[in-house]
Amino acid sequence: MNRPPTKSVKAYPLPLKGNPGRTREEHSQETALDYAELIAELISTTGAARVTELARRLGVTHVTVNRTIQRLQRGGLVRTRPYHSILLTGAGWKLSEESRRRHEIVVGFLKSIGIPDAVARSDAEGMEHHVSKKTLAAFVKHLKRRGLHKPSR
Amino acid sequence: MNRPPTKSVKAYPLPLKGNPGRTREEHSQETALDYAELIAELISTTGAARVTELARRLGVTHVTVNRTIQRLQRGGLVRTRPYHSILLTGAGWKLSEESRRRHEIVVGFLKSIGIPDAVARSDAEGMEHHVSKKTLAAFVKHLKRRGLHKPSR
DNA sequence: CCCAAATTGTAGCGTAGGCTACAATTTGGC
DNA sequence: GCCAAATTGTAGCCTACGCTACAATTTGGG
Ligand SMILES: [Mn+2]
Ligand SMILES: [Mn+2]
Ligand SMILES: [Mn+2]
Ligand SMILES: [Mn+2]
Repeated sequence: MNRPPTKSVKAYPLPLKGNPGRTREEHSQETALDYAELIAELISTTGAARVTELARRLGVTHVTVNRTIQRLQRGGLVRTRPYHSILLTGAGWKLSEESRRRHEIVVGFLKSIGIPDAVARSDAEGMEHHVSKKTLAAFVKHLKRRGLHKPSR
Repeated sequence: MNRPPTKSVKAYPLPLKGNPGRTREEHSQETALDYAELIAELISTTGAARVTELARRLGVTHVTVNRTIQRLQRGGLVRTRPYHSILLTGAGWKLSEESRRRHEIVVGFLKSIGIPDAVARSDAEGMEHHVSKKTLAAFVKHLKRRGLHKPSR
C-alpha cells in the first residue's frame, strides 16, 4: 500500500516550532492583563469599575465578566463586594501598570511606523501579549531614536 | 454607604476597547493556522505529516493533535485516513500558504529592527495572528525600503 | 514471520472563556 | 415611598484546548 516515506529524509531531527507552549501560556494570562488594565483605567477615569461597564467595553456579556472576575479574585488580583465596584489588590494594580506600559509602547511603535491610530490600537490589543521583553526593548529604542518615547506617562 | 460615583463624569460614553471580540476571534483561528502551516511544511520537507511529529513540534501530546485534526477535518481543511499521513484540502493548502507568508513577514520585520533570529521566531509565533492587513503591509513596505523583502518565493 | 516497540486512536477529565435564561438586588423617577 | 428598570449574580450549557490512561494498529528487527 502506498504509504508515504516515514524515515526517508530523517537526516537529523526537525526543529521545534519556535517555542512550543509559549503562545498557549500567554493566552492564559492575557484576559487577566486586559481586565486589570481596564479596571484601573475605569477607576481612575470614572471612579469605579462596574460589571456592566466592563462587559460593554470588552464586548462580552456581564456573565462572562462575573466569571472572569471570580477567577481573578481567586488569583488575588481583585477584590469584590456584591453590587459594588471591583477593586484592584496591590498585585492587581502592579499588573495593570505593567500591562498599560506594554500596551502603550506597542501602540506607539505601530503608529511610529505609519499605522493609523485606530488600527494600531486594534492590533495592539492582541499583539501586546506576544511581545517579548527583548522586542519590547527594541520598540522603546526605536521610539527613543525618533524622540517619540513617553517615559512611564 | 460610600458608593463610588456612578454617573459622575458620564459626559459621553467611554470608548470600547479597541475592537472588542477581535482578539477572541483570532484566537479561535490561530491553532488552525499553525496546524495548516506546519502540516504543509512537513509534507514538503519530509513527504508526510504524521500525528507524532506534529505533536513533537508543537509541544503538545498526540491526543491534542488528534482532537485538533478532527476539528480541522470537520472544518474542511484536512483529510485523514487512519494510521496515514494527514493531507491538506485545497482550502487547507491555501490557508497554509497565507499563514506562511504572514509568518515570514513578521519574522523578517522583527529581525530587521534588530531582534535576534530565535527571539523573532518565538515572538512571531504569537504575534502573527494579531497583525492586520494594514500593519502587515507596513511591515512589507519597511522591508522593501531596506531591500530585505523576499517576494513570496 | 513474529512480537515488542512505535504510532495512532479514543474515553474521560479539567480549565478557560463564551453564552442564555432566570433570580436577586439596587437605583431612581414619579 | 413605590415600583419598574438597571444592575448584578447564578445555574446550566457549549466549544476549544490541554491532559492521563488505555486500546488498537502498524512497523521493523531478529
Ligand atoms: Mn491592553
Ligand atoms: Mn490585550
Ligand atoms: Mn502562530
Ligand atoms: Mn494570541
